[in-house]
Amino acid sequence: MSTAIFWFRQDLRLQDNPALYAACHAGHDILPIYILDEENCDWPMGGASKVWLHHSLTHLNQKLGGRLQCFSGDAKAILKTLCNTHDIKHIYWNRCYEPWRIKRDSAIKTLCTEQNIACYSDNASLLWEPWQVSKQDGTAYKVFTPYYKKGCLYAEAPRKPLPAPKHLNLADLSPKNALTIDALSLCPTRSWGEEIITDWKIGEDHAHAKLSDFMDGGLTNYKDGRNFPNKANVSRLSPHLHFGEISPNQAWYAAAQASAPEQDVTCFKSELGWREFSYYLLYHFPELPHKNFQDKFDAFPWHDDQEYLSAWQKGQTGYPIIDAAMRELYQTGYMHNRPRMIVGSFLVKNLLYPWQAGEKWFWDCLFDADLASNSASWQWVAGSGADAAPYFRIFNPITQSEKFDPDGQYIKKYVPELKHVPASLIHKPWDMTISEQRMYNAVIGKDYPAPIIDVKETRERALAAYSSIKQVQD
DNA sequence: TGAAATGTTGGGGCG
DNA sequence: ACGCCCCAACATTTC
Repeated sequence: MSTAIFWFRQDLRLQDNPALYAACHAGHDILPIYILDEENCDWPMGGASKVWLHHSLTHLNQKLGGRLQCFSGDAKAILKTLCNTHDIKHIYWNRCYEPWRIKRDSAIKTLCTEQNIACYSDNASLLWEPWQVSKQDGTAYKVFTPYYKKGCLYAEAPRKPLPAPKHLNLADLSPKNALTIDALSLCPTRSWGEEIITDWKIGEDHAHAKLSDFMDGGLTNYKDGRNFPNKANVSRLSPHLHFGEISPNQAWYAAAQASAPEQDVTCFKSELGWREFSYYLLYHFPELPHKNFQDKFDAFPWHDDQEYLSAWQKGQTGYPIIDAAMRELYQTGYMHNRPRMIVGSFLVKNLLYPWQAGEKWFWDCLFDADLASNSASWQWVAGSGADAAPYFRIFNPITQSEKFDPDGQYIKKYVPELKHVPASLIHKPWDMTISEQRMYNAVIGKDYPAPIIDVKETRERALAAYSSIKQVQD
């Protein structure tokens, strides 16, 4: 029986894993490996992502009977050594789409071809491959709706989920330089790493439990309820999807078969569509993570003065909805989508920071930090992206708070200083009289910060900044 | 997947 | 009864 390497990457699961399925089906004994490759990587994983990865690998390793072999370093060198030492002629993996990984993986394929090693790659992460969707003229879509409706929905239906391989025969090999998961040093000694995971159950089995709970509950009324950060109408699957503990195909078909109203199902599927669109944009515009998609934004007068950045990061801006959201992010490794848009607008438009500053902070703090989604979404918020929110669409954090957290429950959950403040006053606590502030144990400037900026003034400043670039040719 | 400014309409108070 | 004003409530436009 020949041995094949199965290289786990962003597909930390056994079910619906096409390359793993193919390897087993071909009759190979499998040597399952994971490589932490920070040598080829120009976007090293953030702190939260590493913590998640640690636990996800642990879960996967348990499912593999403790036989997962971990390595750290240059993937090309590690694979070469493994193949040479153990006389392995087959490597299987599922594709990744980050520019650095595409570059690295194609170099590995070239090397393998030279060495007479067969490489098999498949698609485990996307419903539609980015190169299979294009306009009539062959160029890439830049607008979501036609991309999704004409490009995706008219194309072949996504692959139906595969079962786990029937026979997973693990090779009886113990490579010399293999490391334990602990030795990858993914978990900081800081207590932060311990605390942020308390809300989460990590790994393939828990991802499925969450999907199934969502299908039975939150999907009904998803279309409207998903806007309310204190409602259970979002799936919170994003970190599981990012690490491939569950596939978009599994989510897609689960929704399609769910008994929820059609508009909710359609809306959920289109959110998976936005994820696809982000990957599509990153594939066709590999500079998306650092360069304005719209060139005219290169001349935008950002204020990169660091003055307010740390107040935003720590949730000390004096705007309760912003502070609740930023603290949710830091404390739980996650932020609901609605407040992501609100805090994004606040950073980029009210504070005039370049979107890259927000991208970087989210990258470090989010469990679901994903190069494609994070870059595409920050550019969307900033107005510089593909099919972006127009720059002049500036969120008012007070209005948004009143609309989407009317009873202030989300605010109170993460901003305990305001827990005694009644809902009618919680969205703009600085309007409380001194006696109200004392009565509710929330003295502004003492118990809770005064607003660091005025939204009306900064809105006008942002519009003026925008008008300075709108004449510039694209 | 906004918000604010501006425009329009229609009911009620009032002389 | 009528015109006038006020001003919600809604619609449209602008950024």
